[in-house]
Parts: sequence; structure tokens; C-alpha cells
Amino acid sequence: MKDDTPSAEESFYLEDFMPYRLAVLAKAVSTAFAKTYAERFGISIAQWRVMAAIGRAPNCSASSIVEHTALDKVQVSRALSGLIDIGHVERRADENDRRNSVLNFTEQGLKIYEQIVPAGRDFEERLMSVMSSQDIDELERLLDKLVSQAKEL
Amino acid sequence: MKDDTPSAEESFYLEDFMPYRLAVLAKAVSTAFAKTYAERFGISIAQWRVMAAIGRAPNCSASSIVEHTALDKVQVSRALSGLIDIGHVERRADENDRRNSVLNFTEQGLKIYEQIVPAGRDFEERLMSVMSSQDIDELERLLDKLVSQAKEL
DNA sequence: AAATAATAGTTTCAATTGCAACTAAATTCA
DNA sequence: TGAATTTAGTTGCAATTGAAACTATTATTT
Repeated sequence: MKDDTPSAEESFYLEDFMPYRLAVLAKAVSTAFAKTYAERFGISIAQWRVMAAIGRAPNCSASSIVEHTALDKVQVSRALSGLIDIGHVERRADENDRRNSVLNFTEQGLKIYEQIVPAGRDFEERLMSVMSSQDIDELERLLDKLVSQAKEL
Repeated sequence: MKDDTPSAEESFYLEDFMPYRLAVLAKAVSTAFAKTYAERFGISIAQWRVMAAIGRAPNCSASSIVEHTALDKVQVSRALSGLIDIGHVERRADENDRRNSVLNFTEQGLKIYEQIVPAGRDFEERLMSVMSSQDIDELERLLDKLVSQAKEL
């Protein structure tokens, strides 16, 4: 029975391991966010992202949403059908290219959108309230670097 | 038909929204990590975390793994049964308290552990290779702040 | 000591996800 | 023009996940 600590060169500490730290942070943030808002407005995080994309670019297609939300087409399709079911989004076909859909808020959906955006900003504000504005600039710079590097690997 | 851009005060840009950026980064990193290593060694990320916890504290119980891996007890239970199935981990009962398990690597599991730790370090090194050591210190400081704030919300 | 509660971990079942196959429309190629 | 390819989006099915209920053991209460 090997009872002694295996030394893989020197001990490995998960809590100092950057991929782990990033995963833990993102999960804590998205759990808090989902609880505070998605739950309050009855939509998932994927649906929140889709609404953000439609708000920014009305009349957009599902594939443009894919490009702007880091969701794949299955996730977008499902988020959309949920949003259509609950009456927040309406879909029609693009008459020039009937493969494309044309997506917009319903009136009800627009009202929700106009609530979730300030609510999202407020969440972000509270999250970032512990950081100075230099901290925030610095963080943004570092995250950009990391994202592009992660995509290389 | 409302065709004009809804202005929720001013436009909202998902790609500048910190919870979104953190989610995208963590996903990019963990996808790259899972591809490079977890897949190569035939284990999932949860199993990788569990092995890291056992490596650090042999003879530990499942609940101590829960405390050190940011996994819940169901995830740990499943990761463990997978690791036991493939012969990397052995479990016996704690004779002092038969509710607790006592977890250790098998010889085979120890060999894998001794490969995945350097492989993980190597991945981290490549991920962080774009950053100066001041950048890394700064990033760690900022992540710590954010994690504790996220837990408050 | 028996009943009650707490702890460690597992299992069940429903919901979510992910991949591949699919439909429908448009485009390209022969 | 008609066959093959590509693009947009959806659906079916298997695997994964999550919440709650469950078993087994130990600790506490009366």
C-alpha cells in the first residue's frame, strides 16, 4: 500500500491551476447571474444571449446570432424556439432567401429586453464594484490575451 | 412591425459584458484542455480534478475531494466510479468510520497521475506563455477579487 | 438503549446537451 | 437544365447532468 504522497516532481495544487481557476470563476459568475436574472425573467442564459443579439441587430438571422453569442446552431435553435413559445420573439422567413429566418422581438419581448439589459448592467456593475477602473482595464487586457491564446491551443 | 434598433438606454454589447467574456474564456480553455489532455489520457475534466485531489492527499475521502475540486458529491461519486472502473483508483472503507471511503491510486493510476500532472503544467505554461510574470501576478490578484465578489452576489 | 438526526455517498429519474442525421432552399457545376 | 454541393436551421437519439430520494453508518437525544 502506497501511503506516501506521490511527488510528481513537486506537488500539484489544483487551486493554483489557471484552467481550474477560470472554470471556477466563470461558473460562480454564471450561476449568480442565472439566479439573479435568468430566473427572475424566466429565461436561460442562452436565451438571454440570443435576446441580446436580437436587440443589437433586429431582423437578424439565426446564423448571425451564432456568430455573436458563442453558441452553436443547435443551442440557438433551441433558445429561439423557447423564446418564440413564450412569445418574446417572432420569426418570419426572409423572402429573398427562404432558408434564412428574420428575427425580431414581439412587443412583449421588447418590454422584457428593456428590463434585462439594465438588469444585466446592474449585475455587472455589482460584480465589478470591487475593482478600480485601472483594474478593469487591466483585466480586460489580460482576458483578451488569454482568449486568443486559448484559441491557439 | 418594429424594425428599428431598440435602444435600451444605449446599445448593449454582449462581447463587452464581463460574465459573457468569462464564460467564453473558461469554455475555450477547458475545451482546449479537455482535447489536449483529458482525451489523450481517457479521462474527463472531473476525473482529472479528482485525480489531482487524490494525488495531493492520498487516503482521502470523497467528501474531502468535494471540498477541493469545486465538484459536488454526485459529480465526485461518478468521477470516482469511472476511475475505479478503469483501474486508476482503489477504494476501501475507513475502518474507523465505515461511511467514509479511503481513496488511493492503483499502481496504474499512479503512473497516469505522474503523466497528467506534467502534461497539465505544460498546458498551463503554453496558455500563460503570452503573459509576463507581472501580468500573471496581476491576473491572479484580479481573479481572486472577482471570485470572492461573485460568491457574494 | 431506542428513537432521532446527521453524515457519507449512491442511485433514480427527468431535464439538458451534443452529435449526427435530417429537411428545405439556394448555389454551383456539368 | 438537372445533378451534386452548400447553406440554414431542426430534430432524434444517446450521453451527461442535476435534484431529490435513497441506503448505510455514526452521532445525538431522551
